Amino acid sequence: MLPWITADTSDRIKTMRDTSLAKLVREDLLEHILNGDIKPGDRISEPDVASRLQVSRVPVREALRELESSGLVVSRKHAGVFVRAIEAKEVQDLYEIRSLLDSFAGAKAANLAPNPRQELAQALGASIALMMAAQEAANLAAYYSENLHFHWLIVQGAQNEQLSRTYQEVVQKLHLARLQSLSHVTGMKTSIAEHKNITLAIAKGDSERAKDLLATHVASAFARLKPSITAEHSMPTPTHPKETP
Amino acid sequence: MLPWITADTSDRIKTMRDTSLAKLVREDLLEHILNGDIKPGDRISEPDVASRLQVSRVPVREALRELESSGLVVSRKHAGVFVRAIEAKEVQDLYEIRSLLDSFAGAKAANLAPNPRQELAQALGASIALMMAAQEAANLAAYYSENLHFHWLIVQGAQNEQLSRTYQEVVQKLHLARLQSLSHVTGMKTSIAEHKNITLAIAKGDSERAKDLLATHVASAFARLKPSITAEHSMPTPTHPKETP
DNA sequence: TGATTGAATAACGTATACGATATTCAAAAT
DNA sequence: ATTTTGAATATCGTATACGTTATTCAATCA
Repeated sequence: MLPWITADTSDRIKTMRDTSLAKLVREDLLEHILNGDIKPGDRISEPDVASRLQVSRVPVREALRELESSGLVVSRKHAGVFVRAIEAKEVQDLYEIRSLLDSFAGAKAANLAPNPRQELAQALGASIALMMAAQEAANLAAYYSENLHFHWLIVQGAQNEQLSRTYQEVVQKLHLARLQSLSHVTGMKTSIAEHKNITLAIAKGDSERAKDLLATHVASAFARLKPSITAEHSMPTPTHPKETP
Repeated sequence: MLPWITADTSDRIKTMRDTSLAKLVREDLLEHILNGDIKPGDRISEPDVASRLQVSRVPVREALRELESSGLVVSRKHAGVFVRAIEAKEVQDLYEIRSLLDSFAGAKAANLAPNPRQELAQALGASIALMMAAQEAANLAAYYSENLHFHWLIVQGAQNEQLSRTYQEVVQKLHLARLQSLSHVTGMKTSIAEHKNITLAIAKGDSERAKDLLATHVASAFARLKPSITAEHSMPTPTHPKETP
């Protein structure tokens, strides 16, 4: 690379090369869905999105197709694309998988070489500190977000790209389920204690213990959540177009 | 439903309702990719596919987008869409996940109620019989195919739709890897014995044993495969359009 | 009054057209 | 001879246009 090319310019060119309107639209929609701006059951109108983002319908369609294959939206021919309403059974299935993936990741992370393992443990400790701060401030959103981050650190620590991708898909769907069930974050104190133990097990390289702790940690998180899931308020089937602000 | 409507007509209408050219194109391409008609590294030309299937480029593009999000193809702007060449590290990662999912599914299947559990065990036995027949006939393709089926039965037995979807994605990518490494099916005899033990454990409802057997079964399958993976013949980067017959 | 039907409307599915970029290959310069 | 350069070509990205279908709602009929 020629030395007088700034890294910034290089980045912009690279961005130009492998970005596209379809990908930008996908990111935008994904953000709105995960943000809860568009709720499960809501319709996503192609023309609306297209006019809002000032693009044609084609990139919007491609973005929606990708979200559909991720399981975040469903489309009915000539009727529209709708944000998916996750069912109770599905939440249970997803939590089972999440528990499996989390515990597997934890075991692998605990088997890392001492150096990267300690780095990970330190990052996990910092994450726990943020969770505790969020708890003190009674900031549920911040706590929830940092909780996700904690587990994401472990998954990334497993150094398995496929695992990370799979995990992300599962977590996104669970996030969707959370949005529709108005579930509260409960048991923060217990949860923080569990996180500390998990971090300790990883730091010590005790993969078996890390695995078991994570499995039960996720399982009990689901157990706490379950009551609010089963008492699901049935969503009305959407029929009429809705504004997508 | 009105009684004089034939089931056939009802099916056709339902098909008409939720199929689309994009989905048909996706199925076609998926089949050609998994069949090996289009090999890893090969280019998939939108205009070619469109003219071959007598459709416009739009449904072809949507099909390719979905395959891309499944990780079966990669696209480079203004250059083309290419069947993915799975790297060695990726194969290892995928096998780790497959082992995890297989063992989890086996444990869940072994925990089924006696009735469906025995039905599953019977289906597994039938599958083993077919594998043995394929072995006798030295029909490697049939053996490989039935082997996939055996594990798929177990995964479906776990009654977890999300698990099935995840598993399918992993297996598809591994299939792609197999196509490019020209790996032979080895150790059929050992493999069949393992399958029998797995079936037995599920039939008896011994979930722990089923889990362990499956984990090691998949791990040793990878161990047999590994040598031919590491000695990977580097694929040339495709530059010129190729015919997609 | 309630149910049914039909047209109007709006949305999606698909086709076609145009512009931008990557690739290729031959010609020219060193 | 090797490298560089430039035009030609093919492909993808995007926009627009049209046909089909689902939905809606008012008018009609029992």
